[in-house]
Amino acid sequence: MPRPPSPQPTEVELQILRALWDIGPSPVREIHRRLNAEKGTSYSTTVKMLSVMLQKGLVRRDEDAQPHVYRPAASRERTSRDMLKDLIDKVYEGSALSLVLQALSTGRATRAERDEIRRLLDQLETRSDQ
Amino acid sequence: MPRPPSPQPTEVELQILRALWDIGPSPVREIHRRLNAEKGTSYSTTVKMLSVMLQKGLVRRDEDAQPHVYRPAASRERTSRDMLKDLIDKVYEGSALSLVLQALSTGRATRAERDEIRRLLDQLETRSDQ
DNA sequence: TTGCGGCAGCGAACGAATTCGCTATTCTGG
DNA sequence: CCAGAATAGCGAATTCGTTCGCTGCCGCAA
Repeated sequence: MPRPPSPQPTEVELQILRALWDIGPSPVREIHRRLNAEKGTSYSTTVKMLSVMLQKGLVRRDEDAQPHVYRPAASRERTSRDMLKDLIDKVYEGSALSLVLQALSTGRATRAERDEIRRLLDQLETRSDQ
Repeated sequence: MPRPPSPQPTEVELQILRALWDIGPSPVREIHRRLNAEKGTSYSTTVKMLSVMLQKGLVRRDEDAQPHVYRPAASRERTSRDMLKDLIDKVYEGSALSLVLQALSTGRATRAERDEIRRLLDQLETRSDQ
């Protein structure tokens, strides 16, 4: 029995997505520059990974441009949300609460960050609610 | 060039850890019962996975007991914290803030949950601080 | 035109993850 | 004590993720 392909972006795929999120839509050459700086892989590898990701729908590309320009199919926020949900399902089986508490418990949140979280909580409060 | 083995538990490994976290230290037979119910894999597979996990240090076992009793090497909380950190590093490159905000933004937190988060924030405030 | 250099793509190769069949060892009830 | 069942383990097979070499194309400078 085989192993199902992961619905979530893999390690290297995320490295590439991160590059695209940071520097915006780019040709392979640019993406490769980052990837190669981080881990020294070859140009061929970058091209291949992008073709795999294109296939999976993780990136789009403009073929009219010369050279082709790639861009992420989903935003960083959207992706992190999906991956977070996946993580929660895998470790707990549902509630985000436990995990948020865990995240905060690491204690690395600064005063300013905590304030921002409070602000968001209040905002959620006044908007909809039950 | 090869791919480095993941430091984080893999898919199936997490399924097994979840079983152990839920039902507590157990012999293979018990763990297999859950795993098989979830995805129908064979007893051999469960044994094999456990031996791999033992090797990796993800579980411990009491060989005096007959049959051997397995238990998680790390708590669910510890594990989720590690995986969360890993996720944050991969998607953003550092701050937990963005991800917590994302988690909350999904809007699925209930009133009670939000209150609990506030409580934790206050607690962090009064304890140490900068 | 020809040759050099960048761009695109394909398929092979290799480790990691997962699965299971088969064998050996240990219990158990009768 | 012995047969059958449960337990433990190993190694092969398969798929996924990742890497790269090699081939073919296109455009431009000499």
